[in-house]
Amino acid sequence: MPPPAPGDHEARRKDVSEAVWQVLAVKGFGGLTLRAVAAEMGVSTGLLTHYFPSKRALVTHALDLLEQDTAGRPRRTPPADGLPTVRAMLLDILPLTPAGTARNRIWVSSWDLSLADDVLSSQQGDRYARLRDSFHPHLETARGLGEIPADADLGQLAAAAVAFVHGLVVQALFDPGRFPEDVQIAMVDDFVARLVRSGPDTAPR
Amino acid sequence: MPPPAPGDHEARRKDVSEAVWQVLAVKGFGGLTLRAVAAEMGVSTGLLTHYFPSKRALVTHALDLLEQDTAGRPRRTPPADGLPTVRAMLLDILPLTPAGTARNRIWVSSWDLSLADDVLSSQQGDRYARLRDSFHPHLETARGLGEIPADADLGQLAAAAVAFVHGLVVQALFDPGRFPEDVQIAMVDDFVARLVRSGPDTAPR
DNA sequence: GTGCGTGCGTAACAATCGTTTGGTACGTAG
DNA sequence: CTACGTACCAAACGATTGTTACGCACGCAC
Repeated sequence: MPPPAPGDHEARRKDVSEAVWQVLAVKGFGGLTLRAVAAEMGVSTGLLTHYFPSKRALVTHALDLLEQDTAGRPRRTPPADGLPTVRAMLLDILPLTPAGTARNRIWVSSWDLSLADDVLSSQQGDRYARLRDSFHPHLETARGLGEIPADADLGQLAAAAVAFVHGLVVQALFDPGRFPEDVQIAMVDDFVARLVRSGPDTAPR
Repeated sequence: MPPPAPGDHEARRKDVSEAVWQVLAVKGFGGLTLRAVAAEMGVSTGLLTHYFPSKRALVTHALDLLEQDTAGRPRRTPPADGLPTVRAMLLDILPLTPAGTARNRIWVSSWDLSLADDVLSSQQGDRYARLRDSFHPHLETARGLGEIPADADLGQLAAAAVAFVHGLVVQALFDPGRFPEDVQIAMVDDFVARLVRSGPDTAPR
């Protein structure tokens, strides 16, 4: 049933997607063309159309693989449960390595396309929901350990943590000189430290 | 020296830029074409080229006017100096109105273009620097009032505040249902409340 | 051997892009 | 009146886009 030499059909699709990443990281979505991807691979556009029925399918698959790649990226081992794990998860998101920078650039660039497309927009919303949810159990552990107040809204805290890191990511991408590794880490440490004390009850006004 | 009927030359340029905003807010930069802008205004593309030498000039001017519009937008009156003013400034950034949502959508969308263009990238970096600096005097006042610790790093605090709001903006744009007005305000209040106590000295590990 | 399907390059397709050109209408200057 | 600059449209330009069609090489089936 499997044809003569399908061999590494899916492997080639991944190769193509990696070329798409390369183009996106440098030129953004505005400069993403089939010919640019083909040139990046040193092949013809015919190869691309052989593995993907349309440009949209090519982009979708590249973003799907990027999400998969993001999920499977090497991560630092959390030194302890609770807030230290939250800290490690936040640091793993930041653009502290070339690979991390490229990943974040592509994600930020994709927001233009996602905001204009209803399907991609809801997919991005779901991605954010999953990202927030991934913090939830560790915040719960932190609450159990007494690291954060018992009456803390963990869902809101997760959203705040995600907001803080991604806002930091954007600033760091646009001004790498002002946000070197140690500054980014110090800001995360400061943010995590502020989770320790005070809850929503002490809001001003 | 002023030609016969220059009349409202600059006013027309603003009209064109507003049409650009409208297209950007709906279709993003990927859907921004001269014909789409002309159709939005109900005119021909010849009008656009009459007022702008190139598409890039058109986009640049629209973004410049957007920055000007952002700076001059109606803002809530801060109830008191120090942290309440910081809180008010953060709330004024959030997408809590249709106009605010459109503004933020365009800014987020523009990041794709900005990341791929060195000139636009540094301009965006400067914009962020000015935004951070605008928080600085009020944080200083807050420090003088004893609302935040005397040893706090105000520059880092401003960067953290900007990171938090813009990360919240992005999440709210992609999932407006999960981030209604009261949730966004509650998150800002919670963030500001955490500025009150504890400094970088209490960072874990 | 003959078939047939996969893998991929070459070349062309129609569509759409930003830009340029030619022209008309209207006002003011002289 | 003529002359001229502004404002604008309609149409077309060449370049580039995503997509399609055609062709050749290779490998297995029979």
